[in-house]
Amino acid sequence: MKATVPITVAGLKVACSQCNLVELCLPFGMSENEIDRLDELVGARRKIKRQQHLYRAGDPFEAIYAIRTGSFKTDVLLEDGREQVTGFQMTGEIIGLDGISTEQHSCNAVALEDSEVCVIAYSKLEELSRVVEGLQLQFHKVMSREIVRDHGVMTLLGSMRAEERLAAFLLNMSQRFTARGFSAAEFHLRMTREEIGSYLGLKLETVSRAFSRFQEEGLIAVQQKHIRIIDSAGLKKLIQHPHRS
Amino acid sequence: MKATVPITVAGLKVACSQCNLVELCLPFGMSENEIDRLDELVGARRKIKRQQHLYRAGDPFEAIYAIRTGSFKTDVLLEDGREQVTGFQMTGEIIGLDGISTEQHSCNAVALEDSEVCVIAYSKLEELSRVVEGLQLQFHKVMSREIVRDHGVMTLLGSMRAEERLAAFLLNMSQRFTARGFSAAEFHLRMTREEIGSYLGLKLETVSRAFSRFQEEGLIAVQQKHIRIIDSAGLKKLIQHPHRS
DNA sequence: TTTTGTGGTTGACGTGGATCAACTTAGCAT
DNA sequence: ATGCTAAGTTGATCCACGTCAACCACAAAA
Repeated sequence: MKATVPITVAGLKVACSQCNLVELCLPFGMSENEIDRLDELVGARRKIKRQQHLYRAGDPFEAIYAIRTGSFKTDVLLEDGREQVTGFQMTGEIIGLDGISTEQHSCNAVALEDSEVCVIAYSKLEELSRVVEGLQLQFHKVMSREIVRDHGVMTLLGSMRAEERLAAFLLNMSQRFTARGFSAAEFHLRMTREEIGSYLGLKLETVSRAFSRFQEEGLIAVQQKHIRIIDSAGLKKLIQHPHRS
Repeated sequence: MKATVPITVAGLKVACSQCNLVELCLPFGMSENEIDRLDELVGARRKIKRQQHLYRAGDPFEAIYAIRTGSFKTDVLLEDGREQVTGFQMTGEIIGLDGISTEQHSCNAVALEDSEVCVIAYSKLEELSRVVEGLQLQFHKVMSREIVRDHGVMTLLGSMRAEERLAAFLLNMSQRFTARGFSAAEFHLRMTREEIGSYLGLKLETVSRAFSRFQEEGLIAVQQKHIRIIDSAGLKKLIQHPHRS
């Protein structure tokens, strides 16, 4: 423990206009003018340690969250104990939208690593988006994007085979890392094989085998959670051509 | 062709306040006062014949639609021709939300029977929901509900076996028919086995066999598209207990 | 250093659902 | 009625993925 005065959350000026995630996050597409007005929207930041919940299914819904650092998974669990991961979220992405409909969260959000989120009180968001047109539009787009993303996952789960699913997953991760200024070809997965499997509707063994197979075929190099994509065109081809043994 | 003056869409007073679907549709939860103000929102109605498209993937996004009569399916098709049904929509449900994110529709909406929709121009919706608070909230809830529904489908596709999926599907249909004042136990499906299969991530043969099996077990009575649910508790049990052969 | 635990890999085997194919039924036009 | 077509059923076979089980790798604790 140091004896210096800690930097408190309250002491920090939290401002979207200062944040380097603007072009990924809620303010994307808004004018500078409009973004300045957002600064009253983000009340506080909240730190979540690895494996801790940001919220749980059943929690009353009060806010949505913009991820500032780190990453999360969301999952729902069925009565019988089966768990299904419904998504992985990275910096700049908005999490918690599921809670609006019933005013209770319908899934769990768990940090995959030590993370920090901006807390956006829903009541304030409603209020402000009545006045700031750009905010209204962007918020609607964020929700709509989530719907489109979910349809993509449904397609994946409903009509792709194991290796296609994993290839799609890897390309998606790569693309999202790129958007964040990281390498498209080399990255570190924050989730376990089991979590990937749950997301893709597969067992961890199947995920592991598919990774190994991709490696044998020279498409990627895997070492535990570290992935290097060698032949992204090859991965893309896998998705388009339904299975060529 | 009759020689009488046709009843034009323009001639009909289109009003949410008059509509018997209020408690299922966008106005749900809004005050009478607020609902009256919606009447300017619904510009026109549009009739769609069975098998015709309400919109197609790629169409510019201009409006969302509230289903007045009939029903629809939405689907996306992959490059290689595979098709995935992402949802079935009934009266009172809102369709077209996927278009907001990119200002282009990302899926196709096809009428399963002769149907009619209320056209809600998105620009007007934005405008009005800035002034009518209840509308803003309801619209957000509709979008959020769609996200939660999609998570449900992901769970179904990711972690349920064929018979569980079909049982869940039947119970969901039953529940939605009930909400519309129809029998919970007896209804007519508007979609083919292939469409059900596509939605559930199964082949039509598997759907057909599962129907037959449910019938043998005395859970339902099937005759083509006509379904009678005999033992809905039995169906529920099927979902909760992961497979007991 | 050894120990312990969690996550990952790999192999052998079984099975649920896909595939292929034949047949039936219902609806519709003639 | 009769023929035609799209939708549905059912059977036989196959295979992708799940299951079960052994083993390995790495990280944190002792």
